[in-house]
This record gives sequence, structure tokens and C-alpha cells, in this order.
Amino acid sequence: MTQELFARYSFLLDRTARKVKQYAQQQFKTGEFDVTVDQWLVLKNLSENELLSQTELANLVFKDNPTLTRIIDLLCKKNYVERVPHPQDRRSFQLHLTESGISKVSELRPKILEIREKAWENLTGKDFEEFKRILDTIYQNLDGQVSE
Amino acid sequence: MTQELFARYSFLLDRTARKVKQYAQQQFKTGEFDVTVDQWLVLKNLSENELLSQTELANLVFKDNPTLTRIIDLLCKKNYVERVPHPQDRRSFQLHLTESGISKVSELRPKILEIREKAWENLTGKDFEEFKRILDTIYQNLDGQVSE
DNA sequence: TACCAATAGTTAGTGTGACAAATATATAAA
DNA sequence: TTTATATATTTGTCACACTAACTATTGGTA
Repeated sequence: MTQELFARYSFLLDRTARKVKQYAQQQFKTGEFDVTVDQWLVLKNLSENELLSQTELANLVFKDNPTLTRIIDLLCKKNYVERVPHPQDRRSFQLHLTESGISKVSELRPKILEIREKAWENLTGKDFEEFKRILDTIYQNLDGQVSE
Repeated sequence: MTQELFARYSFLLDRTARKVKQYAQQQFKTGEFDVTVDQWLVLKNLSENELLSQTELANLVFKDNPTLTRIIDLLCKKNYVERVPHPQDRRSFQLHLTESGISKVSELRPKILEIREKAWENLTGKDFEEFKRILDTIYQNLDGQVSE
């Protein structure tokens, strides 16, 4: 039945997403990158957008606030990120990379691009377009359905 | 640069997989299904293959042993699954659904197919084939690279 | 028989994800 | 100014993923 078949997309998606994260994390560990995959995502976005608040950054990386708070906690402990009190709004912080954070990003960026390429062997630019279109459609279909 | 572009697949994949799980979990909660999305996956596979060992089931659903142990623990607590000592091998168990587990599966199956359909709006059977092909290729590219 | 490697499953530690509730501060309305 | 509401972040709880280490058992082999 078609319905049964389509229902398998969730399984394939979950399985592949986990494999991708697992592979990257394994490479991160081998290379002693000193950050996790999610911590890298946060660092990378901070390096491209300085002085974000936590909420802004959370929206950018599609993580919820509690999750981001905890990731930032870890990055602060590792001394890659600092929370600077917002000059006008005492509720919020401006996030910025430390010296150490900046050099970590430039050290890791090329290595991570290399790791990411592995997944895309045997696939074309056109495949990527299809992939992106389908994933975005699924996302849109389900977004706005959850508490919005 | 193409490399930068391709590297975004991991982000898109992770984001969409999380949205799919979140949407389903939200519907599960609203419908008071009394199980999580992952618990459902395990129940469903048990209903299609009785008397599996935990390791066999883990391979089937692509979860690792510790994760499966905890999911089975929870399903036993909820009285949907029982661990029966394996008659020949005292190290392992045969898993089987209780009466309650069987009726839970048949109660939830149609509802979940309906929930799963939502994601596939505006997409075709051909899209599904492409989707499956690309995800499987990515999986294969990275599999066997991690401790195997 | 005694040893040893492999296997089944569990436990513990850390990180992440979702959700709800709490705290502090800001802003708008009465 | 007081009150009400909204926003930024944190804390707590539960579930899941991955790793490493551990127990018990099995099966092969010297």
C-alpha cells in the first residue's frame, strides 16, 4: 500500500540523520577537535554573525532556547565563547567568540568541509537540489502545525 | 563554493528529521497514544517479528543496544512487552508483545499512518523514490566507516 | 578440564532535544 | 504609577544517542 510505503520516510530520515551525525562525531573525536557536532554548528554561526543574542542564535540554528543555553554553557566552559551583558537590555546577552574560539573556527573549518564531502560521493549537484527541495517541502508541511 | 553548499546537507537533514519527530510526537501526545515515537517503532517491528532477541531487534530498527535496552524497559513498565528467557541461551531474551501490546499496535497503526501522510503533501511517488535513493546513498557512503 | 575469545545484555557518563515552569526584566496599557 | 503582558534566559524532567566498561554466558580449543 502506498500509505505504508510513504510512512517509511520518517525511518529513513531518522536513520540517515543519525548516521551523518555519528560519522562526523567520530571524525571529530579522531581529530581531537574538542567540540561536538552541535557545538561546531553554534561556533560556526557565531563566527559569521557576531553579537547575536541567544534567542537570535537559537532561531538561526533551529534549536530551542534551553538547548542553546546548555550548548553555550559548554562553549563558555571551554573558553571559546563569552556572554557579554547587553548594553540596553539587562535580560539578554550578546555572544561573541573569544580569541581561542576564533582560531578554533579557522582551524576546524577546512577539516569539517572535508568530512562533510564524504557523504556526497556518487551524488550530483542536481541530486542536491532535489534533496533540498524535498526536505524543505517536508519541513514546510509540518511547520506551523506545532505551536505557531 | 560547491563544497560549502554540500556541507549544508547535514544541517537540512538534521533540521528536517527533528521536525518530523517533533510533529509526530506532538500528535502522539494530543491523541494520548501513551508511547513515544521511538517506542512505537519498536512496538511495530515486534508486531511484525515475534520472538526476536534484543540484538536482532536493535539491528532491525538501527538502534544501539543500550538505547534499545531502555526502550524495552519502558515498554515492559507500560506492560506492552515481555522479556522471556531464551530456552537455549541464558544470556538472551525473546521479546514478545503482551495482549495489551497487541491491541495497542492495532489501535495506533491507522492513526499513525494518517499522521505520517501530512509530511508528504505536495510530493509525489517519484519524489519518494529520489528521496529514498539519495538518503540510502548517503547512508552507504558513511556506513562501514564507523567502527566496522 | 582449563582457558579464552566472542556474544547478549546492562550500567554509567555526557550531550542533545522537547516541553513546562520559573525568574528577571522590559514595555504597553490603564 | 500601577498593572498587565511580553520577552530573554534558565532550570527541571524525561527520552534518546553514543561510548566505554562491566557481568554473565557460550563455544571453541589446547
